[in-house]
Amino acid sequence: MRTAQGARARARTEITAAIKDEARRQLAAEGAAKLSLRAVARALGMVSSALYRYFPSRDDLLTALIIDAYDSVGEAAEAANAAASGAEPLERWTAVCEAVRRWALAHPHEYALIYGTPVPGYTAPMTTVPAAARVGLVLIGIVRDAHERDGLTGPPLPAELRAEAERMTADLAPGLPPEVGAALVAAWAQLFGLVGFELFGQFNRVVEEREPFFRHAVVRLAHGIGLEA
Amino acid sequence: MRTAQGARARARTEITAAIKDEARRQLAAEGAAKLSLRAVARALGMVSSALYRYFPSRDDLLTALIIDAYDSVGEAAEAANAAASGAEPLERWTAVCEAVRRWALAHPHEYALIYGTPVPGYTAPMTTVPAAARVGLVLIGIVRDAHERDGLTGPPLPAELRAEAERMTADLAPGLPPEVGAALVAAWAQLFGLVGFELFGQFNRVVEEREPFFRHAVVRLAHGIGLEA
DNA sequence: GTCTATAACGAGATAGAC
DNA sequence: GTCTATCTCGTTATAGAC
Repeated sequence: MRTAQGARARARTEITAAIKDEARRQLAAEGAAKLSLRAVARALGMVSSALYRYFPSRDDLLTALIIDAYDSVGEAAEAANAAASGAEPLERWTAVCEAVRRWALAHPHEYALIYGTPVPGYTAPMTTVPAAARVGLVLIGIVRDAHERDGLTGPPLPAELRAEAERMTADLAPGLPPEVGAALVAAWAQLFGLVGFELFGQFNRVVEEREPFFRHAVVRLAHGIGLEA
Repeated sequence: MRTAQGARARARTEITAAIKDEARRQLAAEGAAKLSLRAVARALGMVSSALYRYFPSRDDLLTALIIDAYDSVGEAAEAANAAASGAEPLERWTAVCEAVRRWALAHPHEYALIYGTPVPGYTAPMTTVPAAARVGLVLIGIVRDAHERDGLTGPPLPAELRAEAERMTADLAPGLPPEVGAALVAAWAQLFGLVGFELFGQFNRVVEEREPFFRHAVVRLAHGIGLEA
């Protein structure tokens, strides 16, 4: 029983992985909009109906790929943070940002899947939320550590944003001053602006030395939150 | 002669516009990857081969849509800048950033076309460059005005970025200090990070009051370049 | 000269019968 | 699970209308 079940489960895991691998290949070749269960099945020598044993619909396959991508970049961010765990917060911040950028350059189509144009007709279910939050949580952790050590202040908030900044910060990063929380969320979005512009070609013929440019930019992002060397 | 030519030219302009309008409709419905000449022709009661009088290929139609989108957002930015021409640089900066955001929210699919995931199999020709540059040029103009009046300094450059910052600034915004030029390019990318995150759903359940949040973030972007109230 | 329509190509996806 | 008939697509050649 045990071995039989184990073997069955193992086979299922392997086939699921093979399906996702092939789907990722098609993602790269044709884009997420054209991802088709049939094409994946054909490439694997299966029949389309057989795929439904593993993914009940095309959207479920897409969701699995999205969660995998978020987990992959989140894991890269967490690993970079762990590798720099002894260092100053600013150093950890830049290490995490650079890990995100490196992951994006190494997995451009998966980056596009999660941070690029939404797939027409698809809306991500709530099950993607925990994976999607991982990079943000790493950044929050770094800033929280810095705050507990040095006491960050952050730039003064305009009156119109005060309540929202307090709500956001209580939700996402309780304990941080609302000025810091709002600045952190903005920096998070801006980080992906830098990555996306490089990846999607907006920096072509504009920025040549992308790595030092990026490093300097994210250091300044950190400064904007109050992280100092 | 004159009227005959005028009528012909007018008809051509009108049909060209109708083709692009229908193509934009399909862009919104299905995404750029699935834009099809035949479907556009069908919707217009034409035959696919007739479209080739107006656009020599599907990619040329896409290019026209891309240029139109860049021109549209560029025009919005220029108009906002002109409307605030008497105001302080910081105020002009935020007016332009808010105009870009408003344009993006009003034209999400065209935004996705130019700033989102690249269309698989399509590479934008050089003819898109002038239109693509317009928003950036508006921002450069504002910063240049501020520099000529107040003399901006910008944050110190790390040695590894010095040469690249000088090259970039000489190319894009001659006359500005390289510190300011590099900060400006980064702010340009970060601006679209904020817009893209809002538009593509990354701010869902994170940022509720987007307008004040955005305003505060772009003011801080301007501060990072040296623009003060 | 300027345009539209017909027909066809090769390639690929798809639906349904078997 | 396989096979086939029928769709889609971009693109071109050709013929004829204005």
